[in-house]
Amino acid sequence: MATKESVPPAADDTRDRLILAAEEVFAAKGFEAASVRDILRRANVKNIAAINYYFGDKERLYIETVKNAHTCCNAGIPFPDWPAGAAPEQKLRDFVHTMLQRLFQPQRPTAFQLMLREMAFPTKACVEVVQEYIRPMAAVLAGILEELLPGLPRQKHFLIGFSIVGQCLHYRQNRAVCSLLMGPEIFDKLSIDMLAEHIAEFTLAAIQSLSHPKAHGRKSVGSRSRT
Amino acid sequence: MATKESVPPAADDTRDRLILAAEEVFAAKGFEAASVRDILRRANVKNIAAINYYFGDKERLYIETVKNAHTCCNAGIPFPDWPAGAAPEQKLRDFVHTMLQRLFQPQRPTAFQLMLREMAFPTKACVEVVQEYIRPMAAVLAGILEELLPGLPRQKHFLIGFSIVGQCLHYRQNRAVCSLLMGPEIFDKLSIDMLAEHIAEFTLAAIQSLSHPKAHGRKSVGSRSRT
DNA sequence: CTTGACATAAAACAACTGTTTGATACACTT
DNA sequence: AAGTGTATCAAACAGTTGTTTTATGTCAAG
Repeated sequence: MATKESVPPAADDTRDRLILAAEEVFAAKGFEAASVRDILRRANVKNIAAINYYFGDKERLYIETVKNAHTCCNAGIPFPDWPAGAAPEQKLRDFVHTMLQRLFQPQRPTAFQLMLREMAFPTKACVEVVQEYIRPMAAVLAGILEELLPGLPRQKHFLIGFSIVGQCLHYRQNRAVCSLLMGPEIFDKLSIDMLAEHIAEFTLAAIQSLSHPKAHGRKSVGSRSRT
Repeated sequence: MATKESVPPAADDTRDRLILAAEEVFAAKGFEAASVRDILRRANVKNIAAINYYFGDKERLYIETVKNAHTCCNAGIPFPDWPAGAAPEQKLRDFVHTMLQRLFQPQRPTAFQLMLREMAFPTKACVEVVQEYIRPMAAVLAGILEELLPGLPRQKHFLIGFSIVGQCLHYRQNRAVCSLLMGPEIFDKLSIDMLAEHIAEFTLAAIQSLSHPKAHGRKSVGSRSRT
């Protein structure tokens, strides 16, 4: 009985609404704990069969949702396009700052949390997240490290890279623990700028020392080694 | 009609079996996605009402399981009890090595994974995990840092501490991502000793530079700041 | 108008969710 | 011997799970 006004249901309008709603629910509760009826409700879709109609089943919806999420995240906060001769130290500072911004001020928080969940508890969709979202960031960082420490073996670059992103991710992935340890009133006062400065200076200090290898103590050995 | 042989069901034998089985299931699937019937099955308990009988409800079982898990983890891999005059640099190396061992060779893997899950997606039980398991480790690390960098403000000690454990945790919490980035054949070759050496030397290099503040580049400013 | 494709809708599916109930067995004290 | 408290068990509770089925509507092409 609808008049002409009732627009032709905008093609995959409901399909898109489903993906957006699924992003929220999957990000909050994970794949298994999320329920399709909850997703349908949040998408204002009355048709209980809609998910199976558009995506086949719940898992295919999840994968589509993750794919959509990381393309969104990528567009959000780009790295600066440094001028040709930019100092690699400053590039590293900017990298850390950008990374922390992506972690703490993502333009689509639920999309980002979904990716974090995929990193911590990987499913089939994890490979795509790494390929589309993580690897480009890793390439940028690898370039900066190559400038800072030219000629270092590839594996060492990976280790240093992990040291950097590990420092950044910790505040996000173990947010609750950090807050409980420091006390919430102190933790909440930490700003992105403050964290970025600490991590960048900490890292640059390490890199500087490593690039002038002037033995600052006995190496390794690991005292009470067991393998 | 059972003969005398059938031992009196060993008091809370089934109760203990339930907690162990719950540890497995909760660690693997999380609280919501885990099902009590699955737990009962793995515990070889036919009584469907057993969980409600012993623990009241599923959530109380979960909390008991987490409590049990971190007491188990604590006993596992202790820190060395350093002699009085031990060098703080070596203490830090040992700390990192012990931490990585706890991460990658826990004596009760499922118990440990349950705690990792609690850190990443905290529930009511997280506070206890921090209090019983995390805080003691943080105290050890804080003591070492106080020796290495005496007189530094408390907050700075926290930041450096987070930089250290962040590096360690990254390999565990984002294991899949690391493996995909490096390539599994390389990632799997990484040993605890190798990682511990890298992280300890990286950190000591940073600390050494920070303790001799001889300005190694302009500070902070963050190029294209947006708050 | 008819045909066929697309989209929505409601009802029903069997399987599973956490929890409760009532009955039964056993070991203990009175 | 009777009673008490503890433990097990099977059955059933009401509700939710993902998915399928059937029916109804809307649209453009033949």
